[in-house]
Amino acid sequence: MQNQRKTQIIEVAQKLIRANGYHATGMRDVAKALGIEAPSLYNHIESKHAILEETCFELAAQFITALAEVNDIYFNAEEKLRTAIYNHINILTENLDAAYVFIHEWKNLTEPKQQEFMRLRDEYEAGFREIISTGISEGVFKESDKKFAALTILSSLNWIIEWYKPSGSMTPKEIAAKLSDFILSGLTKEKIYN
Amino acid sequence: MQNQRKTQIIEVAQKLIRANGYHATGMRDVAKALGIEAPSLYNHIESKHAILEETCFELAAQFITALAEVNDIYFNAEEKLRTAIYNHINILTENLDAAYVFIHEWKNLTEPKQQEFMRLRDEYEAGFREIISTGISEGVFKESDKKFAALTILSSLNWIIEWYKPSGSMTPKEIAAKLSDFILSGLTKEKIYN
DNA sequence: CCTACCGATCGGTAGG
DNA sequence: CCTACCGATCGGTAGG
Repeated sequence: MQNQRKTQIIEVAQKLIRANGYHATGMRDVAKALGIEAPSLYNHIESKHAILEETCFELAAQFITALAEVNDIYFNAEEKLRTAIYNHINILTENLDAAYVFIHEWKNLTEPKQQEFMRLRDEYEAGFREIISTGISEGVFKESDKKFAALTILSSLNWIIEWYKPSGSMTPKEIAAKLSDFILSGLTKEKIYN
Repeated sequence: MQNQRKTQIIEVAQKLIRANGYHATGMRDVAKALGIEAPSLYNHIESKHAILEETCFELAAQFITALAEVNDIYFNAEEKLRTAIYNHINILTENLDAAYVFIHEWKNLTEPKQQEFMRLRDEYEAGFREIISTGISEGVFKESDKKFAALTILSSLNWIIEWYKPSGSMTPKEIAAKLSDFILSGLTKEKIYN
């Protein structure tokens, strides 16, 4: 199956892009890592740019699907947020290389695609804002700027790929629990319990 | 003074790098934005790479200096953290283009310099960990993984450059206050006050 | 999957 | 500050 080779090429490319950046990664580097010559890559992929597009949109789809499931299954805002955070971290840690491309290299998408990508990204962020809204009307979350809170949550989630190591001591589940607690209850101790 | 031209070149380069990335920004682009020819740039700067180095280290110095001042002036952990957050946001928003380079393009530094940069970055993070430690021993902050908390705080701070617009409705001071509250007290409402 | 090779563009130098 | 130009490298094609 040619398709397996294609997958292999894309995965190697993602890994190199994460290590060195999109522009700094040449097709000759990708080929070398696979033990073939650069022109041979083009029997399986259309272009370097197509790898970028596929990676960005594949991950966007995963994020959006996961969030839709959360909204289907849970009703309680805190459960929704905890599960959404867990899912997000799971997708990131299962696809570290692709996630790097998704987060940092989407700017290299060209114009019809970049607009489309930004729309999907905003749709996902809107899902988080929606959960926060639900929590506020349930009286569980503080009144706060939804957009601001959603951005702050996603930023602390996305930063994970900068320091997460599969060989490290924390599992994605533990990271999710810790980060959820941090986000949900904050750094300060309740003075009441002192 | 030649030095003014140099500053001008670096600022234009930072702006273009933020918009398009380090590798995607050519010296010809920088020259064009200044209305001169590319070779003329080299009368004022040594190389493209030197711009990257100067930008990264200049900002690192600003961050570290600001944090040292906080530790000199304040004793209380909450005040320290609030001020450190405010200073960090101030440096980011006053140097948006340079901050982008500092945060995203330091990976393009080459080897002796990259190590040195990472050391400075870690020194700065250690300062935040130290403040959190102080807060824990003061009984103001919850017992929590210091490294994890520091990373999460810095990630939500650094994400600001992705969405901050000087023309937007929030001033850096307001962002700092809001983010400090968010970090210090968390999203969930104290059920006790319900 | 390869060899041979392309047009374009890159950072940078020589020399004025 | 310019013109002229360099060696290297890029993504990708032709043809097998």
